[in-house]
Amino acid sequence: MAIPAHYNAKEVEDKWYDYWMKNNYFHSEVDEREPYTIVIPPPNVTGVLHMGHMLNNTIQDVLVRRARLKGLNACWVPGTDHASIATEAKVVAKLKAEGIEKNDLSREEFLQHAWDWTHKHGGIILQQLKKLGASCDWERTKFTMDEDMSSSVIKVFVDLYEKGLIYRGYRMVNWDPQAKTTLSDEEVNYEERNGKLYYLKYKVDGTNDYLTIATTRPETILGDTAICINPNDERFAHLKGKKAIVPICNRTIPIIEDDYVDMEFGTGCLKVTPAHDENDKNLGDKHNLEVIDIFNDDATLNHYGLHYEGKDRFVVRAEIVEELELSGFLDKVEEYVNKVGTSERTGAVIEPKLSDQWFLKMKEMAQPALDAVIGHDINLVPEKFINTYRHWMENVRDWNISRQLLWGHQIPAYFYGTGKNDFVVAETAGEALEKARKVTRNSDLKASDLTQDKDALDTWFSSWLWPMSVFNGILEPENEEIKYYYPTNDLVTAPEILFFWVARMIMAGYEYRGERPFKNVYLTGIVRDKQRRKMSKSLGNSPDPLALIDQYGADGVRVGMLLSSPAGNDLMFDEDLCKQGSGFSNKIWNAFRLVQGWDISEDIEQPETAKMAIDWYRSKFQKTIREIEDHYSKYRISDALMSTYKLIWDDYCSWFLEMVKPAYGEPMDSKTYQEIISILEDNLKILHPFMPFVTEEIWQEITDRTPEEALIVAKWPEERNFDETIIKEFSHAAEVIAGVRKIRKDKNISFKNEIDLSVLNNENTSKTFDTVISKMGNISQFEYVNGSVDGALSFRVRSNEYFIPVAGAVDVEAEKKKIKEELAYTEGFLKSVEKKLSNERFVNNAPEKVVAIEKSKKADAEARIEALKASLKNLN
RNA sequence: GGGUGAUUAGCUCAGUUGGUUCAGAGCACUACCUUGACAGGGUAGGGGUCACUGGUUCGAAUCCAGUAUCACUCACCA
Repeated sequence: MAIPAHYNAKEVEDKWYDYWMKNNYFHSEVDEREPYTIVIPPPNVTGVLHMGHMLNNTIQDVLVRRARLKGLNACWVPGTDHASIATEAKVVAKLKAEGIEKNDLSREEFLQHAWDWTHKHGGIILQQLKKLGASCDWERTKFTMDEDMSSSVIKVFVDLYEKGLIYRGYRMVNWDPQAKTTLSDEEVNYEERNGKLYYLKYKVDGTNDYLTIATTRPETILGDTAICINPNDERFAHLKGKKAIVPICNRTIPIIEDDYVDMEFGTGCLKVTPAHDENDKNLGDKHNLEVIDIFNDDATLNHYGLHYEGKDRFVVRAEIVEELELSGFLDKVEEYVNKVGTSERTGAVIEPKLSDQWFLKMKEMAQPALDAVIGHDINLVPEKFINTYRHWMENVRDWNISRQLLWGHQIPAYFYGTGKNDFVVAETAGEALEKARKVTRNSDLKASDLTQDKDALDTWFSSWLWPMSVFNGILEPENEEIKYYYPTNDLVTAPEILFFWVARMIMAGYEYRGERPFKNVYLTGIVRDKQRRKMSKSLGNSPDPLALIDQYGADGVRVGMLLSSPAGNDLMFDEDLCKQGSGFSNKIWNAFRLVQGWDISEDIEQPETAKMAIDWYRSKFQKTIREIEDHYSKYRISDALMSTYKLIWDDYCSWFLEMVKPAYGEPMDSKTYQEIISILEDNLKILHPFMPFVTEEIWQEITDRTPEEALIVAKWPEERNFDETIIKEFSHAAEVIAGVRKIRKDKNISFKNEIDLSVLNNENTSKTFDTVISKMGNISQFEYVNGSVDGALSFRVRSNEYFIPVAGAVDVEAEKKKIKEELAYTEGFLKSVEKKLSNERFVNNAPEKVVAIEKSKKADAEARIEALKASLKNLN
């Protein structure tokens, strides 16, 4: 059977994914083995796969597959997030395109549309992950709005409310006028924007004086309810106790004093608008000021806006400046750069707004979550994020958990009256009714008298329970699964959601299980393009992941992503790396092709070279898997891959296979062949986490396997003792071979022509690999000599001198020059070593070990100089 | 503005508690080779004052201080 010279990933990958699925290898059940659990960071249910997901899920799959091979009960739980704002925005936009306004629909009608949308687009991303090879336990797929997941959320809300940790408050919140909902502080991004600082004049009541204030938001003057000066500001002493008149609306407002005002900034006078600025709100509370909210929910002006009513805030800003200028109230305008809060989801400029919202107290819950990370019960990888985490947790503010959205978990608060506090909190409407009857002492209260709070909960209020709720750990805290799988092992996610999600999962974990939700958090970097720009849809610089998989194969793309992604560092994605990845697949494929093509004979003895090669490779393999193990333990996945890559490409393909390769057309002895297959199988095992498809393909091509014998569930190679000496001896031999190759190249001697080699064995080097040297150097005669060989080219490995007789081709002068250069270098080296050793302070202060090393360096250098001098003399 | 981290080859990055002539890897580059696994191959090379300036030390890419640039993160100066 002819095997194609080019590995064709496309034909192979779906086949094996189907095979794995069919045999249920991804599924995990509670058993007596040690569990290894990862919960996926649930992507938005209607999202599509982007490069960030590719990186993130490749890493998770590597960890999960490796755990599975190591005999752990690996369980990777997939799922999706309802992503309230994002999904609702999409549904609203879609309805709008069809001419339907959200406000014209009832709650139920809108939710029906949202569910339709979810069912239509939901889960596409999970299908895409399958192309990548993700070995998720698909039977466990969860959605944050599944019935049981929702019940968990509601149960936790009620519990926290009863514990007094959730409260309702009238607070300044971040209002997104586009999505018409509040946002948590974490969902606001601050951007620097070029704006203007307007200097406005207010008439001082009862005088002809004016005072001047500076503001970036002139439209908010209509909501002004005071002017504030610093009591220590002598410039304004004459204003104390006076009143000012707001331009345009001609309202009279008090002039108050507070040392909050910075005398240096602007004019030293501050306009106070309690409804539209958090600091102003604080001032207002302190000084009992009136609160005038001038905006509608969509940030157009309301009736307080007078003739601007109904116009957008930014339109009004331009127009009001014009009016102020015309009427002489505008003093001057300066260019000004300020930070503007924008919505993480919609990009709209945030409007600070006072409203009734639900909050979760954070301080108490933050403490154990902080301790866990500081005390390394939970490891952040890389550790540099600990500082950021600590800073955030120490300054944590209460979490605004209500959203003015329909898509999400409706807040289980039921109002029985019109008062702000006329509500009860309960898991069901029935329980709410009972509670309400009790509270009101009105047993006639009917279900229809209760109105449930219209708002939904922040999306993160469900995802923070994810590691518990996917195992039903909230509703049934004592069930077998949660006890077995929790705490999970590793969490792989982006640093961007360290606070949104990771920190809150830790808090919830300690609150509800008294235990960390995971042991390690691997924080991936952001995937950027070559110019370091973040990949984004709008820039159009993000490659389509599925197209990449199509072109390079999933294995190729996985390797491409991992080749350059140290934890926590951004990944500069370069498609060439995928090319390197698919090149690697092809290399592995061809190495198999070579092995597979040999004829096997029972009648020949195992050659010495093959035996040595096998001994050496087994040791080298053992040494390398220790290195790989070490890299994994530090979550240095790209280093683990690189060690594997070099082992396979350099040691296995370039050295080992070349050493055991029989002469062209000759058969191979069966003993060697058996060993080569066993070595190949070990290689496939350590490659499998990175490149699951090509490895399974080869594994199954080697011989027929039962489903139980599939590579995905094979046993990771055991660590055995290995021989360090043979590795050293081989590396010496490899240097000799390199020397021979260099001379062949310099003198244009084809590899096909046999040559002779002699050695002056000053080092007393072991002869173990002599047959290998002969084979790899195509040496006809390899002899040991006692003195220099005349008329031969030479090279040195350590103190040994090697000679290759070349008829008439020796350029004595060139040889001499080469030796002299080497001599000069070695003498320089010796000098530096001697200098060190003659320095008393070095000898006295440096550790003995270091001094001993220096001494042996000295001896080596001296021996080498002797050898070089001898050669030189010989040439003269 | 505060905090944190970074700066090593053309690119992406290693460099473990200061100690081999320690300055590395992969890719890219150059020259040559290649009809017998693989041109997605092989062999051999070139390439860096370890951001800068001082200091500590017998010895500094590594420790300390300052400077510059960058990144991330937090923050209510209108």
